[in-house]
Amino acid sequence: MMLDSETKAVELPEDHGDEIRLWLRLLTCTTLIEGEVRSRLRERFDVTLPRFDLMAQLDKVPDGMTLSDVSKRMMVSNGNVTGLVERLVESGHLDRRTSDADRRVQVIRLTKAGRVEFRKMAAEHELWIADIFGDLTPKDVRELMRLLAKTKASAQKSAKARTA
Amino acid sequence: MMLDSETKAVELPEDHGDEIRLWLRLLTCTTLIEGEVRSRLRERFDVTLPRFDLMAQLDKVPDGMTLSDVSKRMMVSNGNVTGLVERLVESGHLDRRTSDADRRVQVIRLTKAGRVEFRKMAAEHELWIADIFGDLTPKDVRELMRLLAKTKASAQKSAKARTA
DNA sequence: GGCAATCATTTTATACTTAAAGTAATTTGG
DNA sequence: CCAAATTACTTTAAGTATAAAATGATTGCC
Repeated sequence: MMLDSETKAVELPEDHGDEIRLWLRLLTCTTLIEGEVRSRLRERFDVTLPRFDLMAQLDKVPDGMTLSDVSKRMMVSNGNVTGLVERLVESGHLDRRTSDADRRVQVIRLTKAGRVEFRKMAAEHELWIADIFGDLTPKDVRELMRLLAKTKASAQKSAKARTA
Repeated sequence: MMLDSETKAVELPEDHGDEIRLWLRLLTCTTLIEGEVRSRLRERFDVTLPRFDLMAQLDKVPDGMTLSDVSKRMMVSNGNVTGLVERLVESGHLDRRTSDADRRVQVIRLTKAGRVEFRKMAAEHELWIADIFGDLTPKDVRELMRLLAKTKASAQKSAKARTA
């Protein structure tokens, strides 16, 4: 007959409490660490996290990237990047020029001064992160990396299914 | 002589690449999921994530909480809560009254309508989260919970050490 | 060649967020 | 009891963030 198992799916909602708790814990961890990094950046270098993040993207490449690239990598909106870049050009950290090949495109790079300053911040930042994760064993770190990779893939799949 | 091991700590910086990569992955996962939840909340209920989160805090208690309580639980600033509550009272989701015992204190609660609406949103939200984490096995979930608890403790210890 | 579609970026409107300073109420130590 | 410290909240200024519409440039296709 299969009546029970057939009706179960529609009539008895499953309990997803574990997943909800997992999500909240993930969010708590990130918020906690992000807040800590934000405080230290402000305290030590008087810089905001978004600016640091943007400079970090640019430090990875020697010849600069387009605003769209930055936007995708940082997973933020285009308009957001426009404003951030504006202020960083203003303060002399970034250099921006229109592409020769395509005049819609703006290529931004770290200025020499910007790169020097970023490197200084990044070196300390690395120590902070090491300290924040200091109680995890190398095995913990590996295991977390693996599980978060799986989580990321699962979330991307779910997002893709919705958009499709 | 111990010269090598003595100088090592100061002269040779350790490599913390693994921790940095772990942090970036953690951040990516959270941003991805947060963005997905944000999109769905807007699409489906035309509500923002902060509003949903605030209502979620209030749904847990029958008799309301103070703004400070909410601020602590949500890990956001006081001023932030002030503005959020203002808009939610405006829209009829929240009820706010000054405490009899202490006139500095504002107690906020979900209105009946607010609670009904929140419960509806929460029910769908639970399904979204379940779907987003859908590819994780129960064992994965348990293991992640354990490792994130350890991460949280480590981060809190580090933050406390800085502030102290 | 020219027009439609696409693409990169900017603009706009609104909302969220923080840090820091300010206001008002309560508690505490003398 | 009263001044000082603390507490709860609000306000302010600056910055961050999104979605959606607008602008300007390029590409594809007939």
